[in-house]
Amino acid sequence: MRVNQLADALDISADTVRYYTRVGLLAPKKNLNNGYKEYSTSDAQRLSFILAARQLGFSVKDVMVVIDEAKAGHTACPVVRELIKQRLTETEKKFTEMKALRARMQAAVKDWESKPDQAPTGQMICHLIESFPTKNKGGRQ
Amino acid sequence: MRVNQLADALDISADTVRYYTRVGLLAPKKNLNNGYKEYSTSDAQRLSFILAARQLGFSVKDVMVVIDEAKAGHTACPVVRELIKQRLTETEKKFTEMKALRARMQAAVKDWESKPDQAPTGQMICHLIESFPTKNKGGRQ
DNA sequence: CTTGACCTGTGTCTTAGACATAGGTGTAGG
DNA sequence: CCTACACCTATGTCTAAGACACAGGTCAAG
Repeated sequence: MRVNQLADALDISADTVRYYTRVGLLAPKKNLNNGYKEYSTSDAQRLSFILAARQLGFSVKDVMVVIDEAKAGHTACPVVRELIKQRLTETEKKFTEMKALRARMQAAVKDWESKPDQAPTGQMICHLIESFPTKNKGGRQ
Repeated sequence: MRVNQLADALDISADTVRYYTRVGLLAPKKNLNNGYKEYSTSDAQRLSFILAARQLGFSVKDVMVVIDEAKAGHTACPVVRELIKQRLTETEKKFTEMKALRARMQAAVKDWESKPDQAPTGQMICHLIESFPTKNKGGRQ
C-alpha cells in the first residue's frame, strides 16, 4: 500500500499519513527499488487507532505515549483515562472562551451594522473597534 | 517605555509585545546606547487597538490590514465589517465542532469509568479507545 | 570594582498538518 | 524502442501567535 492508497482508504489526506510517518507513529518499509514507502495492514490498523484517538481529543503526542505504553506490554487504560480528563478540561476551557468570543463577535457585527463609516484620525484607527465596549474582567481601577 | 513596562501596563506578556514588534505592528526606536527598544505613547495606543481587535477575533494579519488601510487615509470600517463576518463564520464552525468534541469526550470519560483495564494484544492497543462508538458521518458502506 | 538580581534582544520551538517543488513512474501512442 | 504526458512520491519549507531558552547587558548595593 502506498501513501495515497492508505490515505484514500481512511479518508484523510496523504500529508496526514506522511506526518504520522514522520513523527514515527507509522513505520512503513521503503521500497528500495523506487524509494516509495510501503504501508502494511498493521500500519493501516494503527492508523485507524490514531484517528480514533484524535477524534476523542487526544493530541498526537498523547497517542505516542499510549502506543509506547502498549508496546511495552502494559495496559494503557489508566494513562488513557488520565489523559482524556486533562484534554477535556482544556477543551471545556477553550469552549467557554470561544462561546464568549462568539457572543462578542455577534454583538459587534450587529452593533456595527447601524454605525457609519468614519475616517481615521491621529487618535482613532477604527472607531468601530475602538468604541466597542470592553469587558475588562480583572476590574482593578 | 521599555518592553516590560509596556507589557505590564496593558497586562500582557513581554513576548507578545516583542511579537507585535517583530511583525511590524509596533515600531519602537532603539536606544543606541544600549540597544533596547523604546516604546512611545503612540505605540501604547496602537497596542491597545491591537488588543481590542484581537479580543474581537481578528487575526494579527487582519489587524495589519486594517492599520494599513487607516495609514493610507481610508476608512477601515468596510474592511473591518467584512473581516469580522469571515472570522465569525470560522468561529461558529469551530465552536460547533468543539461542542461535538466535548460531547464525545464527556461520553468517553463516563463510559470508561465503568470499564476495566485490559492488556494490549496484537490487534488492540487500547480497547477503551478502539471500542468507543465512532460517529462515521459520510456513511458510505 | 565587584557581585548579584533583573532585564533585554535574538533565535529556536511549538501543533498538526498544508503547500511547493523537483524528480520518478507508468502507460498510450508513434 | 522511445517519447509524451499525466500522475505520483519524498523532502523541505511554511503556517499562527506567541512561549521558551540563552547569552549577554544594566543597575544598584556593597
